Amino acid sequence: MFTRLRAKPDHPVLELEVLDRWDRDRTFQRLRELNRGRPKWSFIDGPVTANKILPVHTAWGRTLKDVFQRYKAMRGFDQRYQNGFDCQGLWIEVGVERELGLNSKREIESYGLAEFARRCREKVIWSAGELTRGEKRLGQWMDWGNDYYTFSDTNIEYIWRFLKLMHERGWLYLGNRSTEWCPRCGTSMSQHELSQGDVYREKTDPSVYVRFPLVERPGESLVVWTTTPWTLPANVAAAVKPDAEYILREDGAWVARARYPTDRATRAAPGSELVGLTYVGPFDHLPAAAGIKHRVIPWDEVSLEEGTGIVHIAPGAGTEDFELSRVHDLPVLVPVDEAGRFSDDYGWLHGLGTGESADQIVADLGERGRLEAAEEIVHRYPHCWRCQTPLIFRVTDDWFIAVDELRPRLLRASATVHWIPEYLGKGMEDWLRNMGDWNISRRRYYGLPLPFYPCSCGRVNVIGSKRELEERAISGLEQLEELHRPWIDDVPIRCESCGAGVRRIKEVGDVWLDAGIVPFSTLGWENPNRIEGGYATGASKGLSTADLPDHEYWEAWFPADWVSEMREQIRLWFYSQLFMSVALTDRAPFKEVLGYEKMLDEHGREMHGSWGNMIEAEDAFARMGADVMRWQFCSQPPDQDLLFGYGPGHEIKRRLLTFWNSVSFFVEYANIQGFRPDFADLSTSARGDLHPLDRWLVARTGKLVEEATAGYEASLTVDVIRAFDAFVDDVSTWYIRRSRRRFWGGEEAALRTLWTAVVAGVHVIAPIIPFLAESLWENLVARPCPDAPDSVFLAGWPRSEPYDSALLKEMEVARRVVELGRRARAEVGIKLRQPLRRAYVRGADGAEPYADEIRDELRVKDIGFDEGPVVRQALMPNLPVLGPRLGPKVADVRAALAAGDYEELPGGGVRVAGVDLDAEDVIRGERVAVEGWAVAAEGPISLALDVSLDDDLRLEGRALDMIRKLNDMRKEAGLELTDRIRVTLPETEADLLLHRDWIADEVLAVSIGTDPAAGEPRIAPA
RNA sequence: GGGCCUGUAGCUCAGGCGGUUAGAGCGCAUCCCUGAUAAGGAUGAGGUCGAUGGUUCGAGUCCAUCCAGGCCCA
Repeated sequence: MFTRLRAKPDHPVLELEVLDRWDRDRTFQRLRELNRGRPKWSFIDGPVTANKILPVHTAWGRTLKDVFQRYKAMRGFDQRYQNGFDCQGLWIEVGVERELGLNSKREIESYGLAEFARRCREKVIWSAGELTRGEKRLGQWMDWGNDYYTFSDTNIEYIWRFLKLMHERGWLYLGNRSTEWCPRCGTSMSQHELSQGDVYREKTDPSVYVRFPLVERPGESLVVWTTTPWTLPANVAAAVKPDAEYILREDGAWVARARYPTDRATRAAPGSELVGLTYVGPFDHLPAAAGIKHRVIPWDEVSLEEGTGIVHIAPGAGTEDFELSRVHDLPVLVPVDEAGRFSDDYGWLHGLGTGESADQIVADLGERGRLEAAEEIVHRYPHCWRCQTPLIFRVTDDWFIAVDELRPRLLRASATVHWIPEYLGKGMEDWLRNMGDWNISRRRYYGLPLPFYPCSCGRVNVIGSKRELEERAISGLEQLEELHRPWIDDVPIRCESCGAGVRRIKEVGDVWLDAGIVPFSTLGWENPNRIEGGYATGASKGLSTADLPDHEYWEAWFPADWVSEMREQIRLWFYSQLFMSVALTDRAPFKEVLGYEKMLDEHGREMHGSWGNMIEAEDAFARMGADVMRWQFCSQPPDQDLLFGYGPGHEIKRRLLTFWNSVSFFVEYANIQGFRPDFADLSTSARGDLHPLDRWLVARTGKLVEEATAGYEASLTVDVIRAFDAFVDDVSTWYIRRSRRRFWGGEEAALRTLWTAVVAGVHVIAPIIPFLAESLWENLVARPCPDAPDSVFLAGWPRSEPYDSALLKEMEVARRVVELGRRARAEVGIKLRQPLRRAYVRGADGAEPYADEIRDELRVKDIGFDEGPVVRQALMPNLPVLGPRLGPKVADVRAALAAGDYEELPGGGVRVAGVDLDAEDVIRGERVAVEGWAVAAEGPISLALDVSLDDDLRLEGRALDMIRKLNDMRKEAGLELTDRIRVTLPETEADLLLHRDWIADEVLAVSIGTDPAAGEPRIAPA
């Protein structure tokens, strides 16, 4: 017996049951054991930042990873299933800082770095637990507990080794450049951070015009424009556009003509004439600027769209300014410290912030007669994504890895990767060609400690491992609980050149080093021996039991066959992995990449907590269920944004319900009949005496398996979903609809065929909706078949067998005929319950074997193929043949054929528009049409329906009406499908007794009688 | 400014290699079915395929330019 299905699946309840069963039956462990030692499929999980609970957009990525791991496991591949967490960096610090109510680096430092680090670790542990809980609920199968944590000493050591190698190759250097800087956070912003949506927002700033008096030309001055007065004390130069025209106004001010076209000029000169002049700086009296020689420099990029056409240059406070300082060898004044406050060589400005200094600077310039004008401006300006503080530009010392030598090799490696969608490869190529040296240092606390120990002797010591640190340490090892600040900062080492004691730089590393090293650190690259628990080191002690494998293992699992992350990882994880991998091995770390776009809400808007349209994974699990979420993720073409929400979820539920109902239908009749499935039927070709519809379903199922398999192989779940959807539609609206009667009769072949079909459906969709699939597998296969695997995931993958595609095509035509018949009936308004005498069909090639189906479906007594009067012969040119042959003449031929202006030739050809055509040059669209009949036609197929009624037909129609009415009454009376009844008809319906047996059969009546007293039909249990 | 992607029905999207009347789901309208029934199904309305030009016998499809939106880089 199969378990009867409830009216609708309750996804959350069903899913929790399946999770329990997987747990109890150790299904995943057994799957891994089954595949152990078989061919490998290597997947590497990109670490999820452990600072949050599971968000739905992360659930998208986790789903795709799970789907393909499940699919590959069903195909028998051995896999690693290692999950990873990203545990360091600003993202982690942000949350902790907020929770602790800290608001600056100074506050963090006074809070205490050791305690801060412990809090960060706690945050990671909390988040790792939450994420794992959510991902398990999502159905993800991972080797939970053997996770990698990027803050483990092991991971850190691998990065150290990498950095040491970079140093040995001479690619590591301490450089400086100007970056966007948050004075509150005290660190620079990466390009990635700046590209977030709400970074640029409106801000009101001073708009100041300042005079720079020219030394060589008394009475004349340059006028520059700025919205950041705080940068003026750092001014060293003024830039003009050499080929632009400048004018000297009557008031002695030089400006660009284009900016002041109507001003009266006493002189005009090209910008090039001004180049080389020197001027008095705005704050030469302050110590910092003393002795600076201010020059006019040429710059083609000077804008004539705003300002004065003369640009104030402060290389310590602007990116382009800084670049210019390199070209023109200008001094670099960095006016403010990490917190954005003026340093002490700026005199009275000392200690002032960039914002609060503005008014005083403007006032001071005014008093000294240097101010041309001071206004206000509202413009878009970058702000810190986390604290909304306006960003400033600041030149800082940062550590870089030079990329130029590596660039061609990176491009070569990227070209070996199969990128899905293809444009990801272009994106990577574009990025690789344009990116600058990798800035790897961050002035923060809870991150990878950069192992750089620059000595005053000039030697930069780079430590490559914890052991090396221990060997060279002078002191402090006893307090080194893990490789993090503050502990690591208290381990000075001896310089390898001069023997002096040196301390580590304070900076930590870019988080993308942490993630990029993963293909090496987790697979044991160059690790001589396996180390038990080797990943449970440092901060991850006690969190993971993962071993550190040996080099042989790395050889076996590197590179990854497949990785998948969202598209922005091109510049992040895909990049850092590629970079490190090419640097270490000259190979790409992955063979195939599946990327995907953004998640938006169901109306296409960004999801924001404050907009109320954010969906929490937890809510989604409870309200729509994990299967529905997974389906939604998987039905998305990866090159388009995903519009996620409960609305689409509802639609998916209804589609799943169609499949559910099909299974339910099967279960009802299988139980009535006592049908016992044979597991062997799933792997052998169909047996027994098959009805044409059964043979069709067998072929249709073969097509499903082929299409779904192709979808998975192409990493395109959307293709799998489309194939499954179409299959479900065919099974439900054609096979079951057409075969109902055979199920009522308990036909074994029908039950068996439908069983194999729905089981195949369950089988191929299992990776996408594992819960529903597993639950149905248990009901349909595992319980009734003693020799079957107890989980669909232990059942391997269905074989793709050749199927009868000609049969599928024929049935397609038959269904088109039915469609035409329905259209014809609808047009004349004769309902399907009224039987009709006859139909003629023409042009339905291959449909004749299915005449019975068509007749039943259209409720006609008789059907004739290629019979009946032909009203006209519409001839169409066979364009693919005639086009190339006739050229422009084809238009004439087409018109003449359409007009019926042609002459038949012997042999089936025609003469038209002066050309003789062979039979195969034209397509004959013959149409049947009989006077007084209903007709419908589409393409080459046409149908005519005899709509005349006689008494016999009318009586049959009434009998059908009665059958329907009686069955309605059965339903209302709450009878089971097998209950028998007695029927009493009113005397007025006595003529229906002519069809007594038929009606009795249809309504399961043991007797049908009439009663003069009955005004309405009555039924009673037999 | 450069690069990538997208533009097809009210909405979300399909439309190998150019080929005759451009499809699906949802929504809408009308209806059918009533032994999957708090389900199921059919029919219909709705589209100058972003615009223009070109190649071609023939363009949603190929090419060029432009417009709009998104993303990335500068």
